[in-house]
Amino acid sequence: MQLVSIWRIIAAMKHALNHKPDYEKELRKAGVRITRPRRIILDILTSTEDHPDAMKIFHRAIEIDNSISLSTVYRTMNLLEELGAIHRHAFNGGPSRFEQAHGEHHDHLIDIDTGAVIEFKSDKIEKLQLEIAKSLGYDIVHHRLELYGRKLDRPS
Amino acid sequence: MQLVSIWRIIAAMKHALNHKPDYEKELRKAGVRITRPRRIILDILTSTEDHPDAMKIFHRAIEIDNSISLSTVYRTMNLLEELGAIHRHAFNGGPSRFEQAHGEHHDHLIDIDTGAVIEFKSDKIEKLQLEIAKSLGYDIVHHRLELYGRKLDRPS
DNA sequence: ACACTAGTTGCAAAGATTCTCAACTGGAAA
DNA sequence: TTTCCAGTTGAGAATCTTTGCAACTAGTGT
Repeated sequence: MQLVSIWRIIAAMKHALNHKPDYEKELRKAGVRITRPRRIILDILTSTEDHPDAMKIFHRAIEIDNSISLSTVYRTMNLLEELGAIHRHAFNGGPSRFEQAHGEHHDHLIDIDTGAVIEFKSDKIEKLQLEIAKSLGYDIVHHRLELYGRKLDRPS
Repeated sequence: MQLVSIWRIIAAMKHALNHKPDYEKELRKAGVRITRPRRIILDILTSTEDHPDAMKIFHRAIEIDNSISLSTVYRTMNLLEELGAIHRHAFNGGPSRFEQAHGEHHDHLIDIDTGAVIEFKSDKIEKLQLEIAKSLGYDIVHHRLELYGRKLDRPS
């Protein structure tokens, strides 16, 4: 056994002890049952850096538990989206892609040529949104702001 | 021939002379070819009050020209959405429903209890969006801002 | 009016997403 | 721990949406 693996194990334990229960507790509080498929899907979403679509999530999931079905992936994504735990990006007719909602909310700028998703955040805009909603007699539960753009300096 | 039909014809002419060419010219300016299927679909969208889905639009279209295909309806909806000429509402897993965009661009506040859609517009936000995109090196082609909220004064 | 070509169309097939339903299970209550 | 049942799941059918391709056509230029 090599030393490096010890640190790996410690990191995994930290992860298991701190991170996972965090959002599972959150979800239970919201009345969501933590089932085996859901736990696996949540882990995938938590540990990924990219914005996978349902099929990609499904493939990663069946490597952990090959009994999970694609329907369940879709159902779980819809559930988590409604709860605000993930965001859905529908790009250019292609399949929806998902991303875990970080503690901090952020908005998206989508490159319509490449599909790249850039995250950004603007307190000014958030504040304006609150003002507008209030003036319409509403309280904002969540929002979605997507800018679709094209690189300024790209070679024609 | 009855008198009433004369007024019908005049109304139709007014419509043909004023309304239709309006947005057709707009679209042509944007480099969109006005084909027979597109003209029919545009007419349907213009003259409807509800938010039909693709299948409903298709059925109305084939009553006018039964050679139109469902694919073309979908393609046209995607095209018009990209141009900002219509808005797509994906409600609760069901099929997408469409609505003609008024001349002015507007954003949406969606009541998460009733599903009601309220339109609004804020130059300040639009301006901020442009600034943000520019600072990220992008030019905005279009955007989508949706606030999901709940009435402030609703009885608990 | 005619020819030309890039953009569109219809169709059928593929791909993405939701639905139906009988079997299963998380977690509350005893 | 065991029971119990509302909520969840897997499988596949159904529905919704996009795509590939050969035929067609709007709009430009002659």
